[in-house]
Amino acid sequence: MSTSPILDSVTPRTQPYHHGNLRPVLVDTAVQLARLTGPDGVVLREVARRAGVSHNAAYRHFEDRAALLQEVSDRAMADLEQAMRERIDTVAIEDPVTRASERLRETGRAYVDFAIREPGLFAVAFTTSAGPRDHNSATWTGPYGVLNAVLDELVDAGALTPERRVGADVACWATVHGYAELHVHGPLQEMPAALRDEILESVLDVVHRGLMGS
Amino acid sequence: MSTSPILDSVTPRTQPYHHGNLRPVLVDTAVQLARLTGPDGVVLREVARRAGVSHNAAYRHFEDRAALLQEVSDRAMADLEQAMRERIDTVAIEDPVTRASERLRETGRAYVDFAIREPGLFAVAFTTSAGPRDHNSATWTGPYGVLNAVLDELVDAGALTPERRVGADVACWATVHGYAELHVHGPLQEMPAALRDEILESVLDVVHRGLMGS
DNA sequence: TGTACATCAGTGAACGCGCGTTCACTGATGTAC
DNA sequence: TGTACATCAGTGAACGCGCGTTCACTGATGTAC
Repeated sequence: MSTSPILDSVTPRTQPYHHGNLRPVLVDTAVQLARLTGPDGVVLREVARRAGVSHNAAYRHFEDRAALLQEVSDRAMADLEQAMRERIDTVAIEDPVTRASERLRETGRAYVDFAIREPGLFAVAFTTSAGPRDHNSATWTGPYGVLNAVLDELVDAGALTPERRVGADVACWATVHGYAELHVHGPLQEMPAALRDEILESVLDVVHRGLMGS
Repeated sequence: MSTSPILDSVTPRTQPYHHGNLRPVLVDTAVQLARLTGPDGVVLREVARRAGVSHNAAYRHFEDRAALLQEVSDRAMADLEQAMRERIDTVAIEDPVTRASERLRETGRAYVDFAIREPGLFAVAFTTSAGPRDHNSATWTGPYGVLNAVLDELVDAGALTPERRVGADVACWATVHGYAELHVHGPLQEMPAALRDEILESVLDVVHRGLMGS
């Protein structure tokens, strides 16, 4: 924004030389690109192009492409976690057992819905992830932490025995992750949404009985 | 193989001009490459290089790269199916219910083991797959067909009710597929093999109770 | 308040790489007569 | 049995593309005095 257009050169610069806010803009741009294309589409030159900046400006803010992609992955994970938290917070049931059970189901629904709504982000989240950092479930963060917290609620409510609690997190995670993968990138892509949601419910039934049934 | 080396030019041709068997050799080479690198590594020029042939010779046998990759994918699916069939054939139990239950477990173990043993082929199998062609379970082929057949055995044995049979295929498939993905490409890559196998058993327990339990 | 100077955050040009695909061509093979 | 010729299955060269990264440079900003 020049204050004296008359003194400008032939092609006036519409943007100041220093962007001033480039780093977060690059991350946002990369996230938008990831939504459209998945991990392979997060290409430094395209991100710079869309941010209206020269193709190597990103190197002032990120070590390399992998570093930028890692930030996108972190954001995707955070988005997934937030989607899950919002959904389990909608459960308004008093009875502790039914409440915890329904919150577990919402966890699964939110996971699958996110994958289908944001396939690009879902893919990025799992291409560069480092996995749970330690083995103490109390400190787990992210989607996996949410799942573990809900499973702990089921134990506290007396619906899930401590013995069954072991491995329950992986069982739940694997089921919804596989269901999402088969529909997002896999052979069930063609399945109509209504049928997909219906079968998801029966799959969640299987998990519920498997964890809490006899 | 020249019969008259003396008359050969300076650099004698060790291979005849016509390969005579190039197509299957290209597929084999591409499969080997896929084992090492996954789908992205199946690169026409590299396949040709390894087959000892000029980089565009493949166009006499395949429409384009996608066509070659599709053949690799078909092979990978066939390998997975064979691995599953071999494993379920090892079950030597008389009692129909126990037998069918154990055959279902072997199906899952074989699926996960294959993914971990052949991560490249596993990935290729699911990047270019078209999915089940129709909705008649009797005609399904491939890994999905094997799974459905075993589930039908459970129904025939009276262990699985027809109502529970609906959606059971997707529930089983999603669980083992997700378990495999989390370990092969996902955040559980670091888990030791022994623990991975142990938790798989508890995950299979959950599925078993979920399908057959009360 | 003014000024020299270090530092920061941009720039355009270039390097090196590898890919899929197409082109005109050629050596080898099979077939009709 | 021999020969002309069509066809098949290879070849090397080239096109066009896009990428990540590095280089030397420059405009803008902040700071010490």
